[in-house]
Amino acid sequence: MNNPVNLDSNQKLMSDQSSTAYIKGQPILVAVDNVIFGFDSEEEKLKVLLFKRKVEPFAGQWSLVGSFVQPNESAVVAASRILTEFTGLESVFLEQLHCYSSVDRDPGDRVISIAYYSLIQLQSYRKELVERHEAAWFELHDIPDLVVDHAQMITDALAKLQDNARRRPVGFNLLPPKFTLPQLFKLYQEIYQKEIDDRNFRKKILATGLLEKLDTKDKTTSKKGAFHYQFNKSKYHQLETDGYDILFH
Amino acid sequence: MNNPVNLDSNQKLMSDQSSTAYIKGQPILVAVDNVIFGFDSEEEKLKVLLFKRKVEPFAGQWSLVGSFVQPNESAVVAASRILTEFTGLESVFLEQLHCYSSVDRDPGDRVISIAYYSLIQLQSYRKELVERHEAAWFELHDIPDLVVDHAQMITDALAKLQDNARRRPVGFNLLPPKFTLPQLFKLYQEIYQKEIDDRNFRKKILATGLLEKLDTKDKTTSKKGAFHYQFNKSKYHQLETDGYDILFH
DNA sequence: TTTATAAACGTAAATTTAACGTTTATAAAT
DNA sequence: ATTTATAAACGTTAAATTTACGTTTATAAA
Repeated sequence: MNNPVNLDSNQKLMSDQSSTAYIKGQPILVAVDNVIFGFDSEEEKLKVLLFKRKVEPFAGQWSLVGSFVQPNESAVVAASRILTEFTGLESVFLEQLHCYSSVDRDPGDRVISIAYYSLIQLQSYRKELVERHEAAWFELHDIPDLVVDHAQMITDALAKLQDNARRRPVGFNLLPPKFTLPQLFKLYQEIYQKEIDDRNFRKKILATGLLEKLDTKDKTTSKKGAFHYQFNKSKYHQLETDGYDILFH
Repeated sequence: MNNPVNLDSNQKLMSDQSSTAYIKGQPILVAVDNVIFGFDSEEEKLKVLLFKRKVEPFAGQWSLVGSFVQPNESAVVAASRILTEFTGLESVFLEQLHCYSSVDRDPGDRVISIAYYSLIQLQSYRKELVERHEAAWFELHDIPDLVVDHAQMITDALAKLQDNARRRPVGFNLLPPKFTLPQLFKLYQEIYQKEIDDRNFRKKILATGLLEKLDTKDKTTSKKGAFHYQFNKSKYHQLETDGYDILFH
């Protein structure tokens, strides 16, 4: 865990055959931030998990959940660790977004941040962990002022999610194992932040072969009830790699 | 330029209201590596610039061009700096790819690398700089063994280039201001590493409205000669942001 | 029995794509 | 002068997909 860096050897200039002097790296602090998305089926809203920072700098301000990358872990492990810490969830959808490295993004030390985004099911995370961290879920249109470039990270994460959702079955990571087509439809409307034609959506999503209709119904939102669906695991794994290309209008 | 990090203040554990101890970041070395693509119109090959490392670790081995990120620069500036150092070119296409951060990717220090890729015109770089750095251009099917994860970076860069080229007019960054349709066609075949139907390609690329036909011809490859084209700057900028979606078959 | 409504299903015109065949311009060979 | 070879440029059509709608169904409550 303890891996001190020898500044003497790191900061000296090393000679090089090229015209410019070769300067060995100077230590920079490396953090990860995680844009954690969840879909609230009742409110039919896509939400992001934020928390109130307890340490300086920016103590008391809203922030994405993040952490410094430790010596014994890769960035993705750090992002996963922080996700587990806040939600209790492991091995959920987690993907690297972008590395933000402006010199002055943090007023104190030089810190770069590798942003990730993850998709979780709001039905199955441990709420006491969120409470303990004074974290809360915010819908996209209601994001408070955030520290440094975290607002940009959310914007970029949503763009990446939109891009991904048309190519791969990522959306399903936001829903419980059994879901209805209307639920899926509303989720995609939230992802794309626009109205989608429900009849064409149904056709396109069914044409992937991804969905298996069950014979039970969810009657919480209508008298008729909406059939439950689950996804076909093998088709899901096939399309995760092969991909498709659906534009939702 | 000199921005020493105070290890005492960085490595101490700081208390936190949460269950897990909050560990402030420990310095990690941050590098950039740049996958520089160029298109050789004569050989009709997409190539990558590599150089033989002169310093440890991995001295003498082939590597992508890279550098440590300096205290006074962001990652993109570092990637741009190294590009200029090796080619003399400034303000060319440069985009972040991915941040590679495996704990053991470098046998010595803990180093993470933010990979970028750039597209340049092989007609207009300064060849003496490439020579001075003992760098050389390699076609994709002829890449030598590379240090650490640089082969993976090239694979990922090509995938990203392929993805980008179907959505935005990035390919043009690899061609001189005046080019012919057969040149453009062969470039896209190289990008996608497959045969494309030339008649459909022509139709799709012309349908974007991006190309302006000139009345001069390039006769180096045929008796008939191929018309020169340039791109419509305003349409280019429009499509850079709006994008399109062309699948090349 | 009627009504209201979410859910589910259907259709046809317009557009796009894929997979081909054909013509043209020119230098070199005859 | 005419023919030949060939890259470049242009054209066509059937099939597939998309778009933009309208219609029917199941059910609880009135």
